[in-house]
Amino acid sequence: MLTGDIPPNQTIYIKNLNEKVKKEELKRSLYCLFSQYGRILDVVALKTARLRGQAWVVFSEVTAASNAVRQMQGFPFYDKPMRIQYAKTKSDCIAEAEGVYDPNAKKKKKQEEKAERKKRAEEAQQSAPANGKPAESNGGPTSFRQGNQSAQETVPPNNILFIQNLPHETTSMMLQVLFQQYPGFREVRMIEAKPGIAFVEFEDDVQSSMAMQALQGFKITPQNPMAITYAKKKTLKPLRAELLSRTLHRYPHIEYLDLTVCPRIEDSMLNVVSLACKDALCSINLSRSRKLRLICLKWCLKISDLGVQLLALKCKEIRSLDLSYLQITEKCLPSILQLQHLEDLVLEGCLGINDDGLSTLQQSCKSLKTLNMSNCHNHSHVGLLSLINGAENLRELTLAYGPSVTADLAKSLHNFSGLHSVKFDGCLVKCSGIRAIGNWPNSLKELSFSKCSGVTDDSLSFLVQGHKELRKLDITCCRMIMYDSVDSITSSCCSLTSLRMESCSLVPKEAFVLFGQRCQLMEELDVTDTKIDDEGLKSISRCSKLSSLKLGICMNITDNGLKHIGSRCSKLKELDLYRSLGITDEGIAAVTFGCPDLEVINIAYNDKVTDASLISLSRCSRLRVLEIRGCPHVSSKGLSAIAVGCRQLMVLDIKKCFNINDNAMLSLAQFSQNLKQINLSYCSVTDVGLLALASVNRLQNITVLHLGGLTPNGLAAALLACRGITKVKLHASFKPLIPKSLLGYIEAHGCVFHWRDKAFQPCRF
DNA sequence: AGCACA
Repeated sequence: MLTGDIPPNQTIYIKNLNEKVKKEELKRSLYCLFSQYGRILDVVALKTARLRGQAWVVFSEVTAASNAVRQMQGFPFYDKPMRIQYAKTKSDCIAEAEGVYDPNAKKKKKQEEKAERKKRAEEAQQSAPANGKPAESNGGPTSFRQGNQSAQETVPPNNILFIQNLPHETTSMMLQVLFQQYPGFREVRMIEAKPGIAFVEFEDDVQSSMAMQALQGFKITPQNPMAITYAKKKTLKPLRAELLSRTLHRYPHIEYLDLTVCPRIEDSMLNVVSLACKDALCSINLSRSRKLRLICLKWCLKISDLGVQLLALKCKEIRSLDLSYLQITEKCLPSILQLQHLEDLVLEGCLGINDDGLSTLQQSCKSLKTLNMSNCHNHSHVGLLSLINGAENLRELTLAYGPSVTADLAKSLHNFSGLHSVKFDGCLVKCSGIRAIGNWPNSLKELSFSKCSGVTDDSLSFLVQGHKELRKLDITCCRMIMYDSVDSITSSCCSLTSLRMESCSLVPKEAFVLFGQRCQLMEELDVTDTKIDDEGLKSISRCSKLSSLKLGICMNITDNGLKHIGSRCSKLKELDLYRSLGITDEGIAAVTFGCPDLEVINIAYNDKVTDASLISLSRCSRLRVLEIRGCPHVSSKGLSAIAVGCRQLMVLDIKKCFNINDNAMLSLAQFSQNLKQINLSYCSVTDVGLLALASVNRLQNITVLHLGGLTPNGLAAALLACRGITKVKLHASFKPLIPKSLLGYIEAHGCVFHWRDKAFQPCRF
C-alpha cells in the first residue's frame, strides 16, 4: 500500500522534494498545489541536514489529505516526483487547536528521540511509494472559487489567461505548479516590472477555460484571491490575410494589426478588418501594400489631414477612397486630387470642407468618375466647382442633404457632358434649379429627388423633357406632384426602368395607367402609399420585365389587380403588399402561380390572409424573405408548408402571428437550414420551439420580445445552443433573470444583446 | 533516505 502502515492523518508527509528550492518558495508552491484538495492550515518545511527535501502539509480534514496522498502521488514537482504519505504524528497546530498541545512535554520527548535515533539509525524503514499519475482536474478547490466574474464578461475565450491580484512575491514557478495540473498547459509569463499579474498560456481555449474554472479565486495568500480572465489579444501579426475573415471576429480587442508579412493584401481583406475590429483598432501596418486600390476610412475619426496625405503619398494606386465623416479640411485635398487613378471619392459629412478651402485648390483630377459630397453643408456650388474642376470623366455626383439645388448649382454642372447620375436626396429644391437641370445638354440616366421639398409638377415636367434617356428616377415623397408629372415622365422617358414614387399621394389613380402604356421596360416600380388601383395594376402588368413591385399601403388595389400582375409579370422577384388591406388569399395565389421566381414578399398586417396564402407561397422555391408580421389568421400549418417548400428562406418576420406555435418552429428546424434572421415577438412559441430553432446552423439574428411561453431558462438553453448567433433582441425584463456569467459567455462568442423595454401591445385585431 | 513544527 502506498501509505505503508501509517494510519490516515490530516497532515501529509512529502519527500523527494527538490532541495534547491528556497524554503519560502517551496512552502508557497506546496500550498498552491495542494489547496485543490481542501483548506490548508499549515505547511512546514525545514532546510536542516536531516529535514531538507521533505515537507508537511496540514489539511483541515483527513479526507482532503487522503485525496492528496492518492492523487498527487508521483506528481513531478520542480522536476522530481513527489513521494507522499500520511504524517506519522499529529501536527502541532492541530494539537494546539484541540487543546492538547504541551510544548514542555514535547521538548522532553524530542531529546529522548534524538538519543534513540543514533541507535536506530539503520533500522529506519520507509516503504517506497509507488508511481502515480498527476491529478486530473476532478474536483477543484470549490470553496476558493470567488473570482471576479464581471471582468471576463466580454472578453472572448483565449488560450492565454490573464491572472490578476497575485501577491507580489509570486514566482512563475509557483504559478506553473498551480496551472500545470491542467491539461494543455504551456507556460507562465510574468513581467518583472509589473508584479501582481501574469499570463498563463494553454494549447487552446478549451483547456485554458478548464484551468480558469478550477482556479478562479484561488488564494495564494488569504488576502489574494486570484482573478482570472481570458487575456485580451492586443496585437496580431497574421501570416495569411485571407484567413482573417474567419478568425478576426474572435479578437475584438485588437489594437494593432500588423499586415507587413502578408504578401497580398487586397481591399476586401481590409473591409473584413474594419468590420471585425470596430472600436479597439488603433493602428494598422500595411507597409508591404502599396497597391491598395480601395480604401475606406469612413468614421475613422482620429484620422485627419496628415494621415490622408500620407496615405495618398504612399498608395498611388488608389482607385476608390472613402473619407466620410473625417475631420479633414482642404489641406489634404491637393494630395488626393493628385492621385492619378482616383475614380471614386466619398467626402460624405466632411464638414471641415468649405468654400474657402476649396477655392485654393489648384489641382484637377481627370480620372475622377464619382463624387459623393452628401451631408456636406459648408460649401456652395462655387467650392464644388473648384473640386471637380477638370474632372472631365465625372459620371456620378451625389449631393444629398447638402446645399439647395439652385439655378447656380445646376448651371455650374452644365458642361459636365459625361454626367450620368445626379442625386439630390433630401435637398431643398428651387424650381429654377430644376429647370436649369432640364437645360443640360446631355441626358442623365439616373436622377434622384427623393425626399426633396420644392419639386413641383411644372418644374419636374420641364426637367424630364430634357432628359429623355433617363433610366432611373426617384421622386419618393415629392408630395406636390400630380398627374402632369407622371404624364411628362412617361411620355418623355420611355426607357425608364426604375421609378420610385412612394408617398406621391396627390397623383390620381388615372395616372398609373400611363406606365403600362408608355414605359414597358420598367423593372422596378415603387408606388407605396399612392392611389394606384386595379386598373393601374392591369396596365403595369404589360411591363413584362417587372422584377420589383412595391404596393404597400395601397388601399385601392384588390385581388383582381394582383391577378393581372400574376398573369403577365413572370419575372417578378420582389412584391411588397404591406398593409394593402384589399388583398386576400386569392390574389396571393394568383401571384405565386404566375411569378414562380418570387424571392421577397411582404404581406404584413393583412387580416384577410390565411394559411392558404402561405401554402400557395410554398410553391416559390426561391423565396428568401417572408414578412407576415401581424397576420392574425396564419398558423403553424401554413408556415410549416413554407418551411418544406422554401428551402432558401433566410429572413422571416412572424411578429404578432399569434397562431404560430412550436410546431412551426419544429418544421423550420427540420427544413429551413438557410434561415439567418427571425422575428418571433408575440407568437405562441415556447422554450421548446426556440430550442428547436437553435439547431438551424445559420441562424444569426433573433428577436424574441413578449413571448408568453418563454422562460429565462428556456431562453438561456436556446441561446447556448445557437452557435452562430450574433444578434439577439430581448425584453429588458429578462436581463436580471439570466445569469450574468452566461450572458458573458454568449457575448464572448460574438453575440450582441439588444435589450428593449417596450411595453406589451395588446392585439390590434 | 530522511517524520517536524525557527
